[in-house]
Amino acid sequence: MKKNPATLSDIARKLNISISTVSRALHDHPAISQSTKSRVIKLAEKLNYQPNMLALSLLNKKTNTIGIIVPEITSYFFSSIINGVQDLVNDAGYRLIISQSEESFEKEKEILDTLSKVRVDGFLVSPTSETHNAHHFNKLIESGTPLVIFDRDCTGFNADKVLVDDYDGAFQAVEYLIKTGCRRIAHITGPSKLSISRHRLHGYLDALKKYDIPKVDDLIIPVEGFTPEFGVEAAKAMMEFPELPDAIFAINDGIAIGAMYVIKEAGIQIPNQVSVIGFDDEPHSSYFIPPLTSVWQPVYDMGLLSARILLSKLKGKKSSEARYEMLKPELIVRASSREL
Amino acid sequence: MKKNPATLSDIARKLNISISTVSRALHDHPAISQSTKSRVIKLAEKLNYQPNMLALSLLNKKTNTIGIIVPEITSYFFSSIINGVQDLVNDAGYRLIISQSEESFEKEKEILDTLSKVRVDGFLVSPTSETHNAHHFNKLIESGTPLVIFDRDCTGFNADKVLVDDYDGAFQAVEYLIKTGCRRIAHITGPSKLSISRHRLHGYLDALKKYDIPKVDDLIIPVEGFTPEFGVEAAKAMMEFPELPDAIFAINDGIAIGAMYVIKEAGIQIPNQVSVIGFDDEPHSSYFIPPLTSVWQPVYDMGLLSARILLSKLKGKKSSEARYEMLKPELIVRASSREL
DNA sequence: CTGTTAGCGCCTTCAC
DNA sequence: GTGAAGGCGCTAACAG
Repeated sequence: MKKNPATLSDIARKLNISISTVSRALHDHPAISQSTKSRVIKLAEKLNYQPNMLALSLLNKKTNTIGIIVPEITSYFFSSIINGVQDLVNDAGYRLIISQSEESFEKEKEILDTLSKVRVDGFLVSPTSETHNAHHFNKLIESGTPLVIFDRDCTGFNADKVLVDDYDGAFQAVEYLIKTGCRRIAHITGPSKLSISRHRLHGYLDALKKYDIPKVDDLIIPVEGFTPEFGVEAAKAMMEFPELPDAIFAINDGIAIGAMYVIKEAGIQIPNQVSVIGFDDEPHSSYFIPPLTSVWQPVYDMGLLSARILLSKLKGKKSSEARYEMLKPELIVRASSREL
Repeated sequence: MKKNPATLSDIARKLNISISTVSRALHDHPAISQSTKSRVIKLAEKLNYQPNMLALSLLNKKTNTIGIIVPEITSYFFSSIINGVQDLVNDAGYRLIISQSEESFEKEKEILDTLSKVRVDGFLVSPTSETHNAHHFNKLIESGTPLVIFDRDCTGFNADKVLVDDYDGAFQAVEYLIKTGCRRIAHITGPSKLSISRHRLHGYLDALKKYDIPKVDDLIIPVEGFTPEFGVEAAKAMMEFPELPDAIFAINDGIAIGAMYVIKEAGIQIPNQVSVIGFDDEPHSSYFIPPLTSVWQPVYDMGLLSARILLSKLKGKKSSEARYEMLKPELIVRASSREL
């Protein structure tokens, strides 16, 4: 049942002409007679001829494919970035191969490996939380395959990067809380190995410092994931505190939502008794009651920009300086925090 | 800067041996002396040799790649299916190319086209809402490329399919509402061209019929999307009704959440005055207040099963009967609906 | 206007 | 043990 796809030589044989003539006819080469052209085209259609990209790629040393590696695709955050990339890259005639590293360094290396075996032209990667050296990235770059890092920084690795200013986002959020009268501000942090967690924590601390609010260690609650369950866990711990915080700045919306749930169930008023702010501004977040204040990130644009940089490398721009782009997040104030 | 990747002939030349010897050495062929083997392997590593999959695929007429086409990846629903597929397929040594049709028939055809040009070995597709004929699918199958349809049916097209019993899910939901005393049950439907919308509507209607509850046309509110905004819109319309419904069965969680928001803002009690049930059981849904009752679907398993069927086709199972698998959803009762 | 040749990187007979 | 030749499907010189 597995008929082999039609090839140029199939067409050539049936028409008693040479393969090159067929090739030229299909490419509308000027030096081919109309009659042969139409005969070829007709037969090609009948046979459902599809040019074999494998052969072409082999010949041209170019697959027109780029690989993107993200920790996971189920989150709104990464899937939106992918959308940005996808849109730009498709318009430029490239295909996208999406892979998930699942926060595993080994898996990341493995993916890089297999994708370079299939000769993708370039890479877009958001490193895992376990990625602390860049040998694998460097090997790729040295071999001439461009690679751009996005969202998560991989410090000590000099390459094109498109990041979001997590420090600034966190600072904005916490400053807002302070300005609206909060003083006992808790922070639920994400996995400590992640650059974004560190930067957001840093922003939180600096905002406190700016307003001379002493840092209270107990108010910094580490969790190791991003789902609402972790927010629930953190909030429950918080409920045991002798004195409740008057605000919570969570590492992301998932956590914030879990925390809000516990707080509201306990009969505590948001934002009167405690304000809550998240990060990511997921689509659902504005439909909670109260709607969640959150730090919005330019996800789609981050995808767009990363792709644009990669494509420009692909289009020849050899050894231009590594680009380092820092996108600005924006605080979206809703009713889970007090008014100014 | 673009060094060409090392090839077998690079190694052969530097070692003054033939290409075939190199190839055999790398494959640990028994008829190659240990000394050449180790020399070859060492040089290969030094040169960072990576077998060129393009050449291999061209030779073997097999890419070990499968293509999956979904309407979009930003939803939890589709991205979870993809995870199921990914896990199975990777273990079997296949790569996955993920593409989004964006509910466009044209785009779907286009993707099918380019992916078949790159010679993917098989397809997994969830058709767009615009897909009403299966010429493009059939052409592929006739040419010997296996394809399995999942989640959304494409009626009149006989092929392997893995679906969820949407009718049954809706029926369960509505029957539950009736058993808990609701009589004026509204249904917010999705895009009418989608099989899932029709099946869920059908389940809704049949449940009413079973309990002799007359169908009220006004209570069936059509919307053309799946995001909370559409739920808001529908609920606002509902608020204008002379008599409010005592329950809402929404086509999915997104819509349900938008509707809940409007209802609660209007000071109406959930579930005392109106019960709400969604569909999909998204991760966030249990953190709303009240937590949303929803119809859970075996998303991951759907991915797993679809992939399993495709792989079995790939492994030779020629013309076995088309498989038609109907997975069962399950009602997850939470506090947005009354107790039995 | 059309055909021939060579080669992209690799594997597999078939020789020696 | 190892080498040479052929071919996967296609294009780009180079001939006519």
